[in-house]
Amino acid sequence: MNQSKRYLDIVRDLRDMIRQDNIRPGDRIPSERELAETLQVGRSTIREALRSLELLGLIETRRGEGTFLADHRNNMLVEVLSTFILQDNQSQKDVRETRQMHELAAIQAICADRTISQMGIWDGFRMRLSEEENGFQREDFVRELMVLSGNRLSLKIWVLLHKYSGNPYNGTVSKAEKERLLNILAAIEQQETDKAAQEFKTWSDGLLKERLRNDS
Amino acid sequence: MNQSKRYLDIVRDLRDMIRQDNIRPGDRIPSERELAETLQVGRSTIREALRSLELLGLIETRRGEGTFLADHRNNMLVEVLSTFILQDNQSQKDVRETRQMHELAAIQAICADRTISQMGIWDGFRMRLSEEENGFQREDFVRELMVLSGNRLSLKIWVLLHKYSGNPYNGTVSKAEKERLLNILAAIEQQETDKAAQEFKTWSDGLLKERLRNDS
DNA sequence: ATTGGAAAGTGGTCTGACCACTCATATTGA
DNA sequence: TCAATATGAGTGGTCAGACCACTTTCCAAT
Repeated sequence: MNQSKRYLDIVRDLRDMIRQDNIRPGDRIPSERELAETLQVGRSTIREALRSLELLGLIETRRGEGTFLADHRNNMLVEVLSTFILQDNQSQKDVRETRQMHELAAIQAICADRTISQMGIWDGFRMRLSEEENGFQREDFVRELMVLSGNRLSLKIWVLLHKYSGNPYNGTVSKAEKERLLNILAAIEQQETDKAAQEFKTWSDGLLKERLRNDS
Repeated sequence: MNQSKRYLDIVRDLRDMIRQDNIRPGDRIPSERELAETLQVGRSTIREALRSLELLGLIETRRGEGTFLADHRNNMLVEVLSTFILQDNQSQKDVRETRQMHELAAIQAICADRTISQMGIWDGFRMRLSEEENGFQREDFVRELMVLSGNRLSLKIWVLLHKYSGNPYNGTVSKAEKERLLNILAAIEQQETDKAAQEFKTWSDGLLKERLRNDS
């Protein structure tokens, strides 16, 4: 009963096709007319799917050349979300504050739970922070903390807020940042709640300031 | 020379139109044919812009009815709640903890804001706490704090969580309780953040214990 | 061998035509 | 009179075909 939303099927087909043919970022994908032919749909439907993926920053189109898998993380999404959905500044501020509220509460919950500190997961955490070949994603760091807090509702709310707050943790941690994150982990491990929360907040706020500077 | 990507202009036009006409989440936006007419572009171009925004979750289309601005705040909350109102104990615990997290964060936000303390609203607060003929509702006390925090998103989340956490603040404040609440207010007024949060938590946890005792 | 331009291929856009669905209204039947 | 039904207008969903603007390729004239 695939009633409406054929273009969503196309999005799915494209994803599968990209996976199956091992199309890598920067590579060209079949032309619109070709896709319409093989998928047995109209070209306009193909285009609706492609336009959606383009606004998401997943593909890149060049007139006269073709359509390509995006190689850079395009932050068009960020711009659209921040200027469209969250219409006024107060809403954006509310989302940011509420998200951070959940993050700080997670840290406090982790610190308050003795059993977590004993489980030796911090060593693994540190190891991945150091060894990750492609660089450690900031987002992964925070999400892991949210998971460790054990509050699944808070985690779900966080995921949604994070999605709507313009990728505040986009990017990988630099060398200097790594030191700060290790400090935060150490504070958590030692159950120094206030210090951990304070340092996390400083780090998080710093990222925000940087992002706001870049946007303006 | 933005020759290509007309649909991106449409996205921008739509944003401006929504702002200018003050279209609120859940409201209907003009039909595709109407937009094509007023913006002087083909309907397919309009559709490419709309499909993009739909994949982003910004709008919602219903065949035969029209296109609507997505109520993103409610949607995400509804999603969270619907997947979460499974009645196991862990969920209940998560709801309680998350709700209290928002309450404590509100108190901290109020304490951090000097302008609130100066506005003399605390006297009015105290007065109503003393004079209310039918007794002061606990729920009103907490809600007022949430409102004063100024974070509307947090307030919305709190209202829903409160509804789903078994009316923890049901009932009116007793004489003894009134003293405790006055203490909390005083601490907030003096911007003694930690003390205010601590006393509030004690009061809130006490109510919960009492309720759990009554239920079993 | 170099260069100029045509040809082919691609994305960008518009038009007009259906279809499927919703809703308000008019019509019909009891 | 009132309820059930039929209708028509309006809307999103999809398709086919036609151009346009642009890039790349390749072949022919120099």
